[in-house]
Amino acid sequence: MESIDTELAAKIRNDILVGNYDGGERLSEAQLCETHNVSRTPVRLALRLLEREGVIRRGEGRGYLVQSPSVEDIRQAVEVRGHLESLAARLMAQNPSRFDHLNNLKQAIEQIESAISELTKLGRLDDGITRQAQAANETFHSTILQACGNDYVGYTCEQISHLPMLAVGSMVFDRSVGDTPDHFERGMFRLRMGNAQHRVICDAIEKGDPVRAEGMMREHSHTMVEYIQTFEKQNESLTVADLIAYSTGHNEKKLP
Amino acid sequence: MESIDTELAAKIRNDILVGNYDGGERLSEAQLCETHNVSRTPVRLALRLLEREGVIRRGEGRGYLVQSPSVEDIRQAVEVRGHLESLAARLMAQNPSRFDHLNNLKQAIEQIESAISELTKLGRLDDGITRQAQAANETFHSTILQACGNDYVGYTCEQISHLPMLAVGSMVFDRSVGDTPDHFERGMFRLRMGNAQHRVICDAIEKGDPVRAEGMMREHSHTMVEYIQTFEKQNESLTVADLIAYSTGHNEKKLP
DNA sequence: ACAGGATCTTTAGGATCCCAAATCTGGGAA
DNA sequence: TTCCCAGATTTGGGATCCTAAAGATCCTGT
Repeated sequence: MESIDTELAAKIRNDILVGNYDGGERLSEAQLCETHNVSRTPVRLALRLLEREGVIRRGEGRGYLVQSPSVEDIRQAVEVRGHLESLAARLMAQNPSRFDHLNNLKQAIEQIESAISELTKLGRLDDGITRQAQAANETFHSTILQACGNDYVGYTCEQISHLPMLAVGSMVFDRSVGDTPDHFERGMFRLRMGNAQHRVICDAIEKGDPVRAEGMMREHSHTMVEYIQTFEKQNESLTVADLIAYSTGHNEKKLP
Repeated sequence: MESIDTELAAKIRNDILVGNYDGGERLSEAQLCETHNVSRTPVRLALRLLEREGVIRRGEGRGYLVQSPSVEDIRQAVEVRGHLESLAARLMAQNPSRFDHLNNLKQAIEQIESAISELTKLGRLDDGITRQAQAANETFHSTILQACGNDYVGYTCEQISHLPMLAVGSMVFDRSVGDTPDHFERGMFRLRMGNAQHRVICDAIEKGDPVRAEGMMREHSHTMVEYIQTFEKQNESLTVADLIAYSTGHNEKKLP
């Protein structure tokens, strides 16, 4: 467990993302002290943290203004992360020591494959299995970030990973309209397609083809952008809170 | 002027980058209070900031460990920033509202051009003129980051811009071996080459050719990586402090 | 003499206090 | 009635104090 300020920052961040504050609302240190029953010191530390994360901004004179990200913001951030991951894929394909990590990639692919099989047998989304698939997906993506040989790619990804859908390896399952067979089929297709892309990426990395690895990763990352756009078309008034509900990622533990 | 903690963070960061601390050295809050004559509160805020920047890391039990970036780290970070800028160039070339900012790009190119002329006439590096060129260069690059339509590209760039040579638009002049005519010529060639690339990028953006814009920007950014590698070959024991001395950027004001 | 534990010291986190600056409010003058 | 200035109040930054925990040290028992 981290110190209070970190979890405090998580709480406030969550409140902001979920939409408990109106955009542009001013929040004062004293108020936050009261509502969270802590002293001002951790509050100030948390505010500095959140300021650097960009979810709050300093007002002109005094006070902080909440800067709730919009769905468009999330889409943009996903675009950036995807671009960084494509760099990672290229670098890993050029990295002589890439073979040390190939097994991780292959294992992750197989785990996702078996999860797909189970889900297909089951005929519906099961929370445990989707979680397994998500964990394997995270392994796949974070392995590439780690094994690319450039620590700043991963570091830079982390800088925006506090936003919903931006934890590395987070996946999206469309739970918006319940478990109709149609939606299930579409979700399964996405999973199979995504894992097929994983295979191509892994193959390109193994063969040392940086261009193919980067291109495929770019395409792979782009699917997340497309999901968001699909959601936006389905649901005119899509909120960030909705995106949080659709996404599965290791940052979801912060979101009750 | 920001509050004390921000400049304190800048001071400590500078101390670390310049090499006043040994890598892995433990630094305590109390000690920093003494050396900088401030209370513990701003020190703690500064430490949190630096922790998030990655120049210090939390130790196991207590204390922070300085995590001085190596020259290789800088090279990696430059690589990441270049990749992000290439995304920005692509996005700007696709952005319908790009024409609003084209003039800024063209003006910056012309300013650099005239700076090159003056330097050529002068026959040596002049600090004022190089500064003008640097300012125009910064305008060029930050315009693209702003006009690309994706705020997170610029935001993410800023997250690593505290490192030397990583301020957006920072340029490098090789001042390592004095003002020999040979070095001057090489520097001028780099400037002309860089500005020629600027023209291509600007043209590609204007014509709406995202592939060309991205590719050229990638090449343009790569020159910085090459500079670093050149320096490394010239100077076996190249330090981060050396890189700071070579680079010109708007973050240099922090470095006395 | 060595090992283990108790105690002492150092250090970081949290709370509280003080101060300066900024905003708000009310009164007075034009 | 409106504008402006001065005092009151809010609010954020910095300093200081207290506490808990992690190391370090020393003492004691075997």
